[in-house]
Amino acid sequence: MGIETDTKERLLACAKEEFLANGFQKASLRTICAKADVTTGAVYFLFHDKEGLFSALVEPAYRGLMAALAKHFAEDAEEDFTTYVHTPGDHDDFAEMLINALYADYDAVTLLLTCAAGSKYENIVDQIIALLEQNFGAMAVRYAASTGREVNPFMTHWLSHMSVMAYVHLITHERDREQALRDIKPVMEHIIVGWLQYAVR
Amino acid sequence: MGIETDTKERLLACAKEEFLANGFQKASLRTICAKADVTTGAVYFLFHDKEGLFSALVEPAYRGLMAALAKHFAEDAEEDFTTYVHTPGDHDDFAEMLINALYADYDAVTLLLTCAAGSKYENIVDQIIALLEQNFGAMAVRYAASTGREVNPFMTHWLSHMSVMAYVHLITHERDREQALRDIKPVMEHIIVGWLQYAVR
Amino acid sequence: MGIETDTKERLLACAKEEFLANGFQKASLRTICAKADVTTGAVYFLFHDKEGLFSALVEPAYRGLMAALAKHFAEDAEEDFTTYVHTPGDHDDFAEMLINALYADYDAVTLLLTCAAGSKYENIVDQIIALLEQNFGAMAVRYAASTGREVNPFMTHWLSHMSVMAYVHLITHERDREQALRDIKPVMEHIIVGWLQYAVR
Amino acid sequence: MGIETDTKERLLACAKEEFLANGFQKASLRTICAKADVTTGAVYFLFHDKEGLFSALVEPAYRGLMAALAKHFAEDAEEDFTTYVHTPGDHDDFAEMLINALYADYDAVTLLLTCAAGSKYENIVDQIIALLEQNFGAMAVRYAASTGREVNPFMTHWLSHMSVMAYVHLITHERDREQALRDIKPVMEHIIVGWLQYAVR
DNA sequence: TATGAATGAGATTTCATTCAT
DNA sequence: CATGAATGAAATCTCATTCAT
Repeated sequence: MGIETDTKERLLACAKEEFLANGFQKASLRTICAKADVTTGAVYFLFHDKEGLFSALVEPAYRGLMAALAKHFAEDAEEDFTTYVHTPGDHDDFAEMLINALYADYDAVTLLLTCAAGSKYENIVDQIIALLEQNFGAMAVRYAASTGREVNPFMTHWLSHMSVMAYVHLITHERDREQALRDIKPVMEHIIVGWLQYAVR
Repeated sequence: MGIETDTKERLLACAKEEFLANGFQKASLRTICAKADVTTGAVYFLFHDKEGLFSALVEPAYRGLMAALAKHFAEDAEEDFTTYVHTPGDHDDFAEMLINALYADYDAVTLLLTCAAGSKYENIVDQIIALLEQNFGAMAVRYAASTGREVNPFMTHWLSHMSVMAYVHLITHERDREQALRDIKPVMEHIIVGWLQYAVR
Repeated sequence: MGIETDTKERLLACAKEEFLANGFQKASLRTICAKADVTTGAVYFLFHDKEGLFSALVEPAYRGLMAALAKHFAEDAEEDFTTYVHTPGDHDDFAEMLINALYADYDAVTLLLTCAAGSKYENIVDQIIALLEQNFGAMAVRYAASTGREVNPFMTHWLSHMSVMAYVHLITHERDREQALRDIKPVMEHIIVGWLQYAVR
Repeated sequence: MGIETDTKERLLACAKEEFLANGFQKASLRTICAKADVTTGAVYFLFHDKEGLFSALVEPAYRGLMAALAKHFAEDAEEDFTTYVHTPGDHDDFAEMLINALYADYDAVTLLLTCAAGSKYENIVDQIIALLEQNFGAMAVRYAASTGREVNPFMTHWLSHMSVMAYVHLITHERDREQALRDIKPVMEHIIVGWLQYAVR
């Protein structure tokens, strides 16, 4: 650490600013480097390329988020739906876990979820939606089977989409973690009602 | 009709393809013109500039959509909420009106709602959300007042957002108008329940 | 005369405006034609090309000016310098003749003298300077011979230059013909003194 | 110095040639770069843009010239005109100072005074004329007052114009500094006579 | 560790001009 | 008499990337 660390961190700070302002694609490397008082070559030495610079900012958040989701779904898979009865607040722990994962590094998650177009992360929201659809969809199938009804695939997709967008919307509109936690609860409640009411028919 | 018309239509067809594939910003005029077997100068003669070319594809859809929304809200403003009781399907006409506006020119609406970044239409989704929030928000205030409760502003924004995204999602995922109409109904039902249940507290 | 004349005259009027504002080179044919509500093709039909359009505006003024100068110098050639004594005002007729030629069509002369860069008239000022230098130079030689002195070629060139620039300056700074006539007299007086005093040494 | 320096200097040399031949506006970056065997990008790295390239050629000359003028007028401001009597050669030092400033970098001054149209320097001649008019005009007012006469504003402007054009003409027509110095003296003499004789009436 | 120099491909846009009709 | 359509060449500039040092 020392002079070199400075360069790297200055570069990361300026890159964060620029990517947040303009998105990955439109952001200009020269602008970032000019702000950081560094030549563009430095980016290629330190981060290999533009995408590497972006990755350095978002990869940890990406892994953290994916790990949190994977862990959650691993636990959820064991749940027995034949006897499930929804009570308000029974998903608060899921919400809290996600809020924690999202707000652990607010800027990084914002970059990841809203500024990644043009980078290799550009499909991350869709990926997460697909992940939810897969897991919640499986639950819905079991739930439907247990109640003698059938799944509505469009609603399954839509509710997965909504679940993810709820958090994207939160990150975009509420900077405070505690307030975010309060805001998300009725949204989750609403979505769960949707699953019970409309995902099966 | 004839040779000249061909050029304009070939250009529009190739532009549509390119804009759908890459979005307004990333789309290349060169590529469009090469595909249409025309020089870039032709675009400037026929459409003034890149944005004019995009406009030629989406402006009618834009106007149609805005007009439909304006008309709807003008009618809605007269509704009396003190006595409102929701019954399933009582918003089907709103849904149908919107689906009609959206599916009247499927490609144009897709361009408008999902490929406009970088053009003057880039904020259209946010604009529509704001329009809904303004109108539904006012209704929520009246509804809240009539039931002695207060509005939850985050939910107001979120439900407006969701209402719009429901249609964006539909356009993105369901090409068939009739199926779209069937798909959207439970979604709207769910969102209305959200308004009644969670927008006030 | 009728519809067609209109087109031509509208075109000439708009061209004059545009050439005066931006000069021949920078002026844009499309802008001119757009203002005249005419297609660019019309220019090529009516005036052959951009330069033809400019010529239509300035050629008469060009001929008038050149003719006036030629006539003057033809008369001057016969003057006897061995006995010449300058008296104030003895060149007023020359000045008046030139002012008349210049202010006969103010706009056209302005175009010709200050907006012709890039056109075939772009050297007109230098040409006139050369013409003066040739004629006044010859006079200076005779005058020098009659007084036993020799010509200063730099001053000969410079005074020719100044003589021409006096009128260019006038056209650029004084719109009113009568005022121009009053303004130019001391200038001419001064320049003649220059010829007598400094063109020979 | 070495390979890298070459590029910059080659670029400057070719740019000078091209700007002298065609003027700033009409000069083509492509052509300059092609002659210098360099890509256009190099210009943007080394000089930021076309104007930066031009500036690199003329800015020092511009500063030198302006500084010389400013210095001269600062000194002149203290002169007492009530007792001024003109003697031949009493402005030789002013002429010499200007010639020195102009011929210090002949090409750069030529570019600045005759090829700057379209660049940020395009009004430099008019600026200098205005500067002279301001300073000489003030002197003329004082001189007129001391002799009970009044100023002729057209002549004030014209003589300022002539003073500047004398040097522009010199730069354009006489490459040799020493010869220029000899040439300018009678011109200055003549102009001073003009000030004394015609600027007041 | 990082710079400084430069590339090469590409972007959008503007221009005077042509020509069949 | 003039249009409408289109060309082709050129303009300035931006970009991510490379690489010797």
